[in-house]
Amino acid sequence: MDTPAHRPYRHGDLPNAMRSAARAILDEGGPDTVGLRETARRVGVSATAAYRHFASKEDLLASVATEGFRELQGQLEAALDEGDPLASLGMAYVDFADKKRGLFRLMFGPVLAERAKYPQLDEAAQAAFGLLERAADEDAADRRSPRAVRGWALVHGLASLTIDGLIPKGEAHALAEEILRAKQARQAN
Amino acid sequence: MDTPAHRPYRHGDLPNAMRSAARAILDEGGPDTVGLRETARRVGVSATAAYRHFASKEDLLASVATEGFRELQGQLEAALDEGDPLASLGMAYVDFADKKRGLFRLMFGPVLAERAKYPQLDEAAQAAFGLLERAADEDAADRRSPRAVRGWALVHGLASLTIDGLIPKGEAHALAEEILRAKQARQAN
DNA sequence: TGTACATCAGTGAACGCGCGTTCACTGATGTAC
DNA sequence: TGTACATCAGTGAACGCGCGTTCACTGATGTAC
Repeated sequence: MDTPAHRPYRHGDLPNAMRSAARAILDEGGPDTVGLRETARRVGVSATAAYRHFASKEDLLASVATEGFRELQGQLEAALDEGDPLASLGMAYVDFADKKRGLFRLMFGPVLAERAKYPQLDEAAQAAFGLLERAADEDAADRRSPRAVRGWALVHGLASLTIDGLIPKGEAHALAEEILRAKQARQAN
Repeated sequence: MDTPAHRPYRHGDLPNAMRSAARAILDEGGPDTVGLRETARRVGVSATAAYRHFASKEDLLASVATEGFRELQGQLEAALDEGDPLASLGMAYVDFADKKRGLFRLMFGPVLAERAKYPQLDEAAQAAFGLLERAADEDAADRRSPRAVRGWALVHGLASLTIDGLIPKGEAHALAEEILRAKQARQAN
């Protein structure tokens, strides 16, 4: 980022630099290819420097995932301003997954299965999920109602099929849009 | 399986024993925890014995995934006999994912992204997908039609949310059933 | 039925590798007086 | 403004580990005559 030519003793913002490098690896090879050593190597710092800022590799990953959920929430909120909730939100969700595959896999995959261990992560995740569920079922007092889950499942399924390459790359976006708009039209009846 | 007390020199069916052990690991820790050495260890065979039957670790995983797709296809076909296609098939899909999480992740995840490298795997996968797509859109000459993909996405999303723990364990099955039945009812109108 | 030999499924030692983490350390920065 | 000192963010060496794979081998099985 802003590394001077003659690198200073102190990095300045190593935590963010680590997260950013980890995300690059994440998108290249997926959650299980992210290593603490490799991440540090990319930042240009010794492998052990990370331990000044993260308790462990898992801690680093949790902080990356937290960042991811906050970004997802931001993009969902931005999409909400655009009118029809589920379709807009669904597209934002699918786009997020598509553009940040590795991050998406980390956020939803088994690597950080025990989210409860990281309160900030859990909180960020709940906030993003809440948005989605409310949009999928606006009058749902019960957030686990079938209607809410159905909308989320459809959107999550589109995202997953997209990043797993089961919908041909070129068609994924258009197809998702068509499906989400059609759903909206049908619901309007 | 049928290992005699004084183990014979030849195992008898090492390929299947390896696949079976790999699947056990798969369901315990996910695709990235499966190791050739650990798999061999569980079978009770030296690490290198595997190379008589599999060209590489990836080759072993591909053969496990192939087996998985054939089983999925079998269960989908069995479900087809039960009446309403999408709902029955969808439940079979969700159940498969739920009961064989690790296997499901291997089959759909990024580990074996280049399926084309393994013709049998590709063939088994296409066969299973074809079933699903035809059920999701019975009159779809174009298998990528929005209706077909929508049904698949819904089902795949339910499966993914279930195995990722985003739908509480106890509720997942009932919720999926409710959603899929409701969809059917709506479509009948 | 017996023997010679090719085949084949195993073995154990060894390779180089990258990993997460601990340790004792160094040297820059910030603070108190 | 200068000095003494605590704090803090780095460093590099080292740990033990499990991995995938190669290698030369051994010994049982199957086959030809």
